[in-house]
Amino acid sequence: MAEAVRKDPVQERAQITRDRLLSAAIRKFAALGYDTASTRQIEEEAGVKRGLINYHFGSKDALWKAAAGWLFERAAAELETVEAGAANVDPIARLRYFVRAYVRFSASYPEVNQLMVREGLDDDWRLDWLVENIVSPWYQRVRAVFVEAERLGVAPDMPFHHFYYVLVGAGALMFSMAGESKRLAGIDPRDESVVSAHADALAELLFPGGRE
Amino acid sequence: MAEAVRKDPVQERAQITRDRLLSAAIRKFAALGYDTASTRQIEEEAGVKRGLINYHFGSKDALWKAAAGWLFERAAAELETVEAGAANVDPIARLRYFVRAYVRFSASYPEVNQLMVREGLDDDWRLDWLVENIVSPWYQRVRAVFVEAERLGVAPDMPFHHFYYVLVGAGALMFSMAGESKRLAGIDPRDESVVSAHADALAELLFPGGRE
DNA sequence: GTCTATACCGAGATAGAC
DNA sequence: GTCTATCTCGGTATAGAC
Repeated sequence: MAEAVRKDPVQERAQITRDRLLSAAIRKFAALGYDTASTRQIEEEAGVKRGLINYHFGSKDALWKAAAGWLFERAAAELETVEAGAANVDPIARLRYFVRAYVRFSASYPEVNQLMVREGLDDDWRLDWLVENIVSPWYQRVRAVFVEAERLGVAPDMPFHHFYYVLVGAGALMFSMAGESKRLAGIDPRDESVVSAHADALAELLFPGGRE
Repeated sequence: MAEAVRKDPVQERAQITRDRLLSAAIRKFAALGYDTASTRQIEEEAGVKRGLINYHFGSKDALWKAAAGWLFERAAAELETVEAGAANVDPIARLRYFVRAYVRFSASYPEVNQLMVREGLDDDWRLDWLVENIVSPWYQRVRAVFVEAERLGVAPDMPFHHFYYVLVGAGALMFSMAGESKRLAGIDPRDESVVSAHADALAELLFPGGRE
């Protein structure tokens, strides 16, 4: 990295091309879905010439995997940082904090959210990739929280698998559906006040007592 | 309708063609999404010759609208029938019944569910159509239930808009994501026992007291 | 009125130019 | 090693056959 300046300017430009393509790919795949987002659109959004996706990544499939990996790497780091903020509070407050952190995270990384929902609907190689690399670890993380809640006697009265989909569905759907929410009620889920209200509401619903 | 038998057999066959196309269109649009589902695939699924979509419906867009209208007409009737089953129980039990009915409905009409989630993500003319024709009436229906819950003093402590997305997200997401659920935990949300457990869990979470 | 052959366009991939 | 002109395929729509 320190020798980037010493690099061949051609190689450097190639690196920029790759980065711009990854970033544009995430935006397009999340906003439009894999099939609807064309490589031509992505190249245009990235501001690079046609054909460069195939040169740098080999195929549209490979670009998707590279872009998804790149996105989730950053997102996972961010989520961990946020969660670390609850180190020194009491155990039950920490559960509520976890729920709020997840809701806030869903709101601030809409691409993560949209990608997960889109591919969760599908049932193909992209779902395989996501489940193996992203969803399974996350599922286990949520399970640990749920087990802790059971130990404390405050877990909602349902099997874990149902809790998982209640949390994810209730916590994230509104932000995936920002357009619908605005059309329905004029409420933009990207507003900070809406995010806060949703986070608090869900935390209180799942682990009551935080508002007393 | 009674004179269908007297009809020109050619016209009768055309009617069959249309019905088969509508049915196939719903399956494909729900399973694959609007863009991924090609008119060729839909015609093949319907078992009709190429070009008949454009003849009978004019365009792929028009087929989508016709198919969506056809689906939701049937679905709305079904949902009303189910809801009518709670006429003679006490008010709070009726709230729980409403939640369970919605969850069961989401599970038994996966096409409705998938279509709503897919198009909710998008932000185009199909979302416009759905919000205007389907989602808005449903939103108002849920609001009436919520207002009734407030009157009874048992509404969850959150503004209605948040309640709406909690209900819909928590109630429906697992069924939209059947493939993910199976890969994650080997649990098939289409199993009757899973549907029941989810319906009960969510009803109890939103309107507690039903299990005492 | 119903259906089918063809047209035309835009997709992703590749072979070849710099 | 990096980029671009070209190819082939599959998409929807239409003009024409029955």
